[in-house]
Amino acid sequence: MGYKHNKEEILEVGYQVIRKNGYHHVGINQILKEAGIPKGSFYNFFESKEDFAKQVITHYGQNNTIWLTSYFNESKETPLKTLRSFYGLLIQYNEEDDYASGCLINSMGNETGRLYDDLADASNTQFSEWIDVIAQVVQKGQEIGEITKKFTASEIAEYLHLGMYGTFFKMKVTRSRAYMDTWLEMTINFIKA
Amino acid sequence: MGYKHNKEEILEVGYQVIRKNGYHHVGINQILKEAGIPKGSFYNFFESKEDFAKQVITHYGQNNTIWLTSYFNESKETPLKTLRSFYGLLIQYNEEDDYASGCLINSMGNETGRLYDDLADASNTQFSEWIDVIAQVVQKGQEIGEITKKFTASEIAEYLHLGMYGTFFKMKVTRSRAYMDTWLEMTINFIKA
DNA sequence: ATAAAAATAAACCAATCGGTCTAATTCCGT
DNA sequence: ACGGAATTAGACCGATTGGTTTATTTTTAT
Repeated sequence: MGYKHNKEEILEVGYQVIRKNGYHHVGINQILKEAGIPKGSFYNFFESKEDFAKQVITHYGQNNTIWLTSYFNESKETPLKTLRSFYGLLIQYNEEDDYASGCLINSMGNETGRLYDDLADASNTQFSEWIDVIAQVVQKGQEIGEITKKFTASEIAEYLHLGMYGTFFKMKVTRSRAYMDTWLEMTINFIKA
Repeated sequence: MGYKHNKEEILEVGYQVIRKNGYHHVGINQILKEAGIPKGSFYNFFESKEDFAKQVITHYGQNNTIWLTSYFNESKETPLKTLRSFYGLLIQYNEEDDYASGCLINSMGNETGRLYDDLADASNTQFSEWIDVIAQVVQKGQEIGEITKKFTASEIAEYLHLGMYGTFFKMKVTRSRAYMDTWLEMTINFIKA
């Protein structure tokens, strides 16, 4: 049967709440309330708020790595078109979310990166795993001559993903996807062979 | 003679403290302490913490618009080289700052953009003014055939600046400028005619 | 000189912060 | 069935949060 609560569901609630409100703006009590768990359970699972945040980052990162991998595996388009569709889909998800959050890793990294080394390291680790997955698609595109070879696959993968992170600022302060679409068009144009 | 304190010095302290620690992580008391002013003076000048933050954003934005303008006016290089030097200088400033903060507008926009509309609007207003200044340099580069005409000057200016914002995430979680230099090289390469 | 206005100063407020503690309950291995 | 361990439950803690209040001082306008 197991006990009433488990770490995964608390991590999922934490992810949803923190991504919309940020780390420092969210209190433990808010997470307890939304997850429907008492404080004792929380501190039974997690050492501290910071430890909790670290596990939220890792949980989200790993889930996303799995999703990314399967998305790219299932794509029947060419590598460059796959990348365009992929980032187009991310933009669409952000629109459906009313531009509320962007990416947890990016938001947490920017808000807490220089304040808590362990959160920075956790964010960087997860981010790097995503880049590795994306870089594999880029490399295939380079091999078939669809993507420029002026830069390495890894550099281009990071260029793509960090470029999108940059657009999240504009997205949030304008509550619009307008520039994100422009960014995608420009970036695909720049990296094509 | 005037009174003992003035808004400008409080705004400057607020800028320094918030850029390093974020908005929600900083309390009024911390700002009072660092600025050496009593609480009564703070609430005499500012309606609330949110109102204070809005004025910090505007203060920083306007100071930066002035600095940007004079930097570009005084540059004796060609437009594209001026842009490269400019972003190279920004990277250097971040290194000298031990990668502590990136850009206040970007950090605040990402942390609070979807929580407080007035802060989002203030950030967007200041950002747009910077883009206008940068776009003038881009346009000159386009006119002399140094920068691509595939996209408008304004689009390229935003592409540059938001691209740099994207690198701030990587900078903070790795405490390094390594990717920022790569990003600059790639971007200049992409936008050149 | 004087009165109104602005700024200074800090005590004070309810609410919330992250975290601790003790007790009761539930689960699991034997 | 039973004992130990894990989990649940929430009252409680000191510190801090953003903000208010009241009194005093300083500046400015008349």
